Amino acid sequence: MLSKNGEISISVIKRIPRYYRFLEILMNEGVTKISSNELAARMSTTASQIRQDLNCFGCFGMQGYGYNIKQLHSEIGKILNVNKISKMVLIGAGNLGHAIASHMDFKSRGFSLIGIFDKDPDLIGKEINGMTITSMDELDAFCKKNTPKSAIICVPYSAAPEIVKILIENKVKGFWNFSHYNIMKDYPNTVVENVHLSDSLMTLSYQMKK
Amino acid sequence: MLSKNGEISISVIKRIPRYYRFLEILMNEGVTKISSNELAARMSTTASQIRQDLNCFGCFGMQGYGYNIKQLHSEIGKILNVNKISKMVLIGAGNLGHAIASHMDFKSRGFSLIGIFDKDPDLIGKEINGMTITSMDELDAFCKKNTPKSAIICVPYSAAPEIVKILIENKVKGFWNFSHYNIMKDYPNTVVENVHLSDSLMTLSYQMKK
DNA sequence: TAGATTGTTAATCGATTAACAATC
DNA sequence: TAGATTGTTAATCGATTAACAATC
Repeated sequence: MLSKNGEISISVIKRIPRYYRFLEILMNEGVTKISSNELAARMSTTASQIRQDLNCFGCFGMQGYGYNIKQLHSEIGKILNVNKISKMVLIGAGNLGHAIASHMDFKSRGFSLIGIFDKDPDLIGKEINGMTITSMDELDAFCKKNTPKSAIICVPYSAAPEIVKILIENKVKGFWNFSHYNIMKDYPNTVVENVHLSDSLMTLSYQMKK
Repeated sequence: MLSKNGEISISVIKRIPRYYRFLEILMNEGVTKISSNELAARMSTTASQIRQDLNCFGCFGMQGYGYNIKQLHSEIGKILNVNKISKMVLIGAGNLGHAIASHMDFKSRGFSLIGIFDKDPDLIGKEINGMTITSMDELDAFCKKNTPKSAIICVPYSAAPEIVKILIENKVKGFWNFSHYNIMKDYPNTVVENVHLSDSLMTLSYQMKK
């Protein structure tokens, strides 16, 4: 649903990648078409919501037929901008940073990891997936030379504000934030996608009470 | 806000751990009291929402004064059930599973990690934080003996359904699911907390288009 | 007491669901 | 053409925001 300023609501945006993911699975299974009803059943959602969500961006289906999976997948890919690869750096190569650098398929999600930084002398110089961990001291110079557009923040709360400041000064526009630092408060015009694993775990704890 | 069946809405529940987290930071800073207005500014939310959310669970503030941070933190801890430690197993000790096992403070979030499983012979027998990785073949027997109540699913999509089946048969009630397998579809009465990092990354990609 | 801030009700706003006409 | 299923409008539902009386 479109809000009054013409923007797509955040509720819709958060669901779009999920459609993309389920369409990938269907493609792998060799399925070629699907109705909103079938897809809804697969995804544990409603046909109404799927059609509403998709129609925020255009008409991708065919009456009486349903949706062509390959085509819909491609259209959603365009919406999510995964074709335009943008440069990204990872700050913090501890356990979590390491896992994200080696586990994530950045290219298929619209990003290219061009640098990994840490301040720990034991980590500097080591490699993750063929990429060498660089000293945090070189971050500023690296950004000036290579102009990354976004950054993954995998450092502790205490270290985050200073690093984000450097990145902002170097025109980094987006943050994938795993730290507890509330970037949005200090930089309200920046794009921030927060991942708070401990919040998620506590939500599970709450839901298991019954 | 309470829904008609008397349950707290999921929107509220997802925000509660965030309050807990910000209160921890305030405690560390040595702050002892805060008003809903000040807390809202810190958290980039509204005072109204904070008061509404908290009042789903009880009256934790004092008119004319605000909230005692230590006390509110403790009350929210009770709501989130972090005092009742419940047994948990981790399935999949690859990059992501490894990072979660070593990075997460389970105890302070209401869980105790009692076993780590993988099918990779290269990993079996190795240690993560003093805990030995066990063969997947022993999962069923381990569950029968140790009765974990929840599981972290860090295996690929293809491996997930079979593992979840074994866990469900062993009365595992909650899943912290990092895989792309839609557990809820097959087991609607189970508690599932999904973490889809690739969805999150694509949301960032979308938001950076402008 | 006066000032401040909560707890809670009422008003607004937005998101989801249902229904149906359009059309392949 | 008849059947199926979309795109889209209308109705419902729920969540957020605003306002204010209660009270510390």
